[in-house]
Amino acid sequence: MEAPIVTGPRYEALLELLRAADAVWNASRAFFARWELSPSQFNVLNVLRDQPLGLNQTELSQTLVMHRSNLTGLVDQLESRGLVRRREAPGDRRSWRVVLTAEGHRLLRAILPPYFERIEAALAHLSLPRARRLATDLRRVRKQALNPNRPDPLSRA
Amino acid sequence: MEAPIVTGPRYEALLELLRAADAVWNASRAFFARWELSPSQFNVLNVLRDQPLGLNQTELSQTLVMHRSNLTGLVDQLESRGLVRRREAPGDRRSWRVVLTAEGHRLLRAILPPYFERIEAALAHLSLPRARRLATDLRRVRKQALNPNRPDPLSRA
DNA sequence: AACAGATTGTTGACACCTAAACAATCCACG
DNA sequence: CGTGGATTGTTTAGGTGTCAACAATCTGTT
Repeated sequence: MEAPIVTGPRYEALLELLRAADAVWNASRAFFARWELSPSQFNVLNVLRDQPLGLNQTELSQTLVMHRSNLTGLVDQLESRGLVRRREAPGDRRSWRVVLTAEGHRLLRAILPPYFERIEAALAHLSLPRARRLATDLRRVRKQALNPNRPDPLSRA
Repeated sequence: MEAPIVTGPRYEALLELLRAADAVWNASRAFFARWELSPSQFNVLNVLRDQPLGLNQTELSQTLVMHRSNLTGLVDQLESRGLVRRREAPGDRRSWRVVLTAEGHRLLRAILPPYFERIEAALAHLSLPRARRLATDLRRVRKQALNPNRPDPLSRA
């Protein structure tokens, strides 16, 4: 009784994927705490880095893959610290253009070098070709996860 | 001005890791919605599956890698649906032994086949050896993420 | 010009996780 | 015994995400 349930390497890989992402996310939370930033706050700053004209909050939410409503609070927090500013959007009175302030740029310049250094160190054990293959595999997993379209040929016709 | 910032394959892999995990998590949320279960609720049931004596909430929190305080609500929800029961723990009046009810077992038996089928389908494009390598790489990434101790032997002696 | 429908940012309700504090209970050591 | 220090589950507050609904605004069509 209690069928043993065979799991297999693919299931194993999926579990490891979730565990690894969780660990990485927590590590990054600890890393950014030094500057009293959450990972999401950092991501906002990082996305704005090479956007001299800024982005509106909907554009931000799309590149960060999160809901619009999230950006309200996120930008509020960063703005109250003077790292970011809401400018009026020329020609559209509904939206703002969110831009980095000089101080935001300064903070980002301080964070980025140790940030990339830390990432390189954490993945140092992966050769570059292997890192490339890892990225490729993960990209495929993501696309498949998003598309349950496959009418799964297994579901007995 | 604005140093170009070289990212590299390892950084790319890290980003894909986070994105893929997010996609998988969301897909699983959509998947379990059919039975009005959250992924976390499912995980509780799944962990209890092969535990005839049940687990207490601290043990559950350790295997699920989440805080104790979370289990209170999670078990409350499952118990109110009759999927799980809190039994008195023999010899320890502080804790409960959380066990699956017959109905919990029935629900799990209904969920597991399509669950594993779905996972296999989502990762079907990965050959088994490749899935194994993916799991290995992810395991290493997780361990490195948790241990920033390594003074990384590469950092120019 | 004017109206219908889309889009923007905000709000409020909810879910889920963390962390600190608490009472009840266990355990080890004198 | 009995007493001090751990452990268990709960509560509370806080962070971060989702989603639905809303007013303000834009856009396209007539």
